[in-house]
Amino acid sequence: MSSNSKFSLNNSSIDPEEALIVDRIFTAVMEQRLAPKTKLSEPKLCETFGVGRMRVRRALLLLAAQGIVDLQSNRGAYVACPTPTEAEEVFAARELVEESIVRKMAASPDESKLAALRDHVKQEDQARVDADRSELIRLSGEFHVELAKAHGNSVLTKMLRELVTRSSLIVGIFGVNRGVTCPDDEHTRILDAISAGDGDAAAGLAAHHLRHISEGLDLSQHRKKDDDLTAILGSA
Amino acid sequence: MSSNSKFSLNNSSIDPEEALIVDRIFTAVMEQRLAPKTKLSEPKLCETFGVGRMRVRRALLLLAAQGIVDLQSNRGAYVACPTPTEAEEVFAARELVEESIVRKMAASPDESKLAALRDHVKQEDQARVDADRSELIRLSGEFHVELAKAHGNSVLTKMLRELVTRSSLIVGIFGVNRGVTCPDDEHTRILDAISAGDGDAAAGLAAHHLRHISEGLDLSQHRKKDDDLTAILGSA
DNA sequence: CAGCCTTTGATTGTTAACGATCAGTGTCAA
DNA sequence: TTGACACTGATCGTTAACAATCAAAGGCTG
Repeated sequence: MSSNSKFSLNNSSIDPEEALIVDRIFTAVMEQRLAPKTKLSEPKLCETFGVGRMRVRRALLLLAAQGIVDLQSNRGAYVACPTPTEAEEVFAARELVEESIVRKMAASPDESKLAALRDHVKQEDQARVDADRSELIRLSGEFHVELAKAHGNSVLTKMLRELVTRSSLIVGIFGVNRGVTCPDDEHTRILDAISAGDGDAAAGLAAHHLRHISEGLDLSQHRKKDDDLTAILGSA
Repeated sequence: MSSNSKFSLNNSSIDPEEALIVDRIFTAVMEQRLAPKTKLSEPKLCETFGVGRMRVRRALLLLAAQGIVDLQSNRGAYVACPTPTEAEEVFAARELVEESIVRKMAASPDESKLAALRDHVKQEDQARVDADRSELIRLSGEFHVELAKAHGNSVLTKMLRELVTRSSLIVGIFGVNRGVTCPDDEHTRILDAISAGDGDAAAGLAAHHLRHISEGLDLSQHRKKDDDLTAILGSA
């Protein structure tokens, strides 16, 4: 049911096995099952995915290029641990991009696509009542990506996916009460504003929504974890 | 004098040699000295940069992740050839991002940073009178990156750099009169609007500027080239 | 007992050789 | 003459072994 994300890296058709590894780690980070500072040792990943070292190595390089993984020379790969500054920049970038996206969407509302988004929100609600933490976190983040996808610009979509994933990392580090991901019905209200063609309201709600998340962060404490690994990446 | 760009890939310190290769190809594409569809064969790049095959390979992968290079299985690496759809998306994304950036900058103008940008425009003028085509193209594109840098968000800056470079590719393919890159004084007018604190005007000028470029494209004809190579990447 | 040094084990980075695939060329037959 | 087929050369993808580096454990000395 999960991971329909189909991580296509450009038109350039990267090897499917490689894309799979990247996607696995990607979603694992998105679902906050891979905590920052977690070591991603090559041998472990090799046996986890049953592939050669080269594939793992290239996947890690791709993840590093997206800021998801931190490659330290002669020391291995670790899940990235964004700095407070980086955290602010990511959320500022999201605010800037998402505000404009929803405003443009409100300028010419497409009801069919909005229906799909409402469906997505329903899945979120379902995960909420099921108390499926991972699923809820993933869906909450993916909503914003789906928003960009509905806007129809794949370049922007890719950018936003990167930003959203990094946000998951940030919330994982600095979040005080990580249980509350996207508070209740804010997503629905954004969709309503778009549907009503009220661009300013939609933009305001989107900005407020992001501020609501970023203000729930305490940019001082860190936490680290380096457990399990092979069990984490096995699911989905 | 050129290539002060210091292509730092995240905080994650990638090998300097590798970054150098990426940066070389990056700027070569930006200056439109590497045409789309140009083959980047591994042996050629190896002897050009005097490094092993692995470095070249990783550099190509990084470039592919940014949409600059197209990796075709068992066929080699080529400078990417964006489709018309991709071209529209890139310019739409730029419009969305740059509009917001200049608007925010106008909200709280920083004269010292604006002075640096005016200095940059002066360099453009100098290159224009010198008829230094490559330098002018590079500076014209880099102006937009500097704009993002002046805004102070490194995440956005990195994104915009990617978009600007892709724009160079697009103009290289679809541009009818490639000589005219950024028409005359539009950059200055944007800076003036920011300095005056007129956000709407600045955003409008930025959008107009980008539309001016994208409307100068003919999204039907293609051209290809596969010449020299080792001479192109030697400079800078 | 504490601190420093050495050693050891594991993990990463690099290189080289091998196998697979593709584009171009030449030949043969219709 | 033209089309298809096989061959060849080169390039790419992969694997495996080697070298370099680092972190932790253990022992030595003050």
